[in-house]
Amino acid sequence: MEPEQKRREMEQALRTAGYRITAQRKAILDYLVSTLEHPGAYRIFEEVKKVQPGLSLATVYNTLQVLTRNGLIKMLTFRDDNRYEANLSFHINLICASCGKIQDFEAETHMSPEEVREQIGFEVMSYRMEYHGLCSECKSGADRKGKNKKLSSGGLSPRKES
Amino acid sequence: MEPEQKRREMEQALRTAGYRITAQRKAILDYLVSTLEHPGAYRIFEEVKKVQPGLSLATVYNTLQVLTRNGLIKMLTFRDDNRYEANLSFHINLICASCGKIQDFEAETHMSPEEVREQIGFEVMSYRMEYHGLCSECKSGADRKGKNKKLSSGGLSPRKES
DNA sequence: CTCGATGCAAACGGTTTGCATAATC
DNA sequence: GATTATGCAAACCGTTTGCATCGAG
Repeated sequence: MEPEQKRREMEQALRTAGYRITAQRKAILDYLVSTLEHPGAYRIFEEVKKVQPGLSLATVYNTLQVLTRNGLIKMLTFRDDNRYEANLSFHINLICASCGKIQDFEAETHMSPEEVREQIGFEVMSYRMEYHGLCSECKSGADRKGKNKKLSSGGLSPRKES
Repeated sequence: MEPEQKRREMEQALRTAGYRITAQRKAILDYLVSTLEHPGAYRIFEEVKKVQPGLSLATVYNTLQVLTRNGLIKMLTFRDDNRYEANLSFHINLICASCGKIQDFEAETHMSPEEVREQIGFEVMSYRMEYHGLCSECKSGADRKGKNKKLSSGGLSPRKES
């Protein structure tokens, strides 16, 4: 789906849910649907500020909360900061413990939400699927240096954006 | 594996890595390998304090950090507090958005770490697999009341332990 | 015109840190 | 005996909140 269209759908969903469409929210949506970056709140703040100079961090948090609570985006919690993604199609996030980059990876899985419900009565409404490790760039970098750098936090959170 | 044996293996791993085995750490390990609860730091503090009255929260955090960084336990980050689990075998966590309970669910998946590496060069070292939704108890409870309670955070974090 | 959203700054709370003391190896 | 771990309290920092003002509907 084109970003443009997706943003309009999200706006419509917000309107329908009784929220107002402000310039700030438009701009935040614009950025979220156009990036593959899985940005954190502060990164979103920085980027959207380029378009909406008056923007405050509180507004970013407010909007992210609204979007998350209404299922329009997904929040990925980490030790250092949380990341957000607008890609709601089923995929696995590949999270590099070295550079913090997150890439999406479409994949099948045997245990679909339907199967889980049928087998044990757990009603799946959302999911989180991640592999933590080294992206191909960081892997070859580590190989070249011949280092065995210890991964922070057992690879459970991406490195803090600097 | 029996908890007793598992605890000793973890102790050995710590010793080998150059860490000292204190009464506090022993007690924390004891608790972690014996529970299915996926407790948060504070819960661990409360529980282990029953056995080690002098225990401080800082020690709990210190130990959890050591264990996590050495891959002996897994940290699951959430908005409100983080949870820890000693079960490192491949499984999916079923997280109830209503009561916050987390249960393990062994499941197959098509995309094994090996396949990920082969297909796109991402070197998997760890993973996180979750389904968020309603456990069977909460589901039937909601049905009985006929309510349509809105899920906080889009079901992305378990409810805070109260 | 009304009520929700924004921006600012202060408050919050889980986690980390500094340091003197205690305990492991 | 040397060095790491503990406990206490203060610091940290991402996120939330209170409130006066602004602006969408």
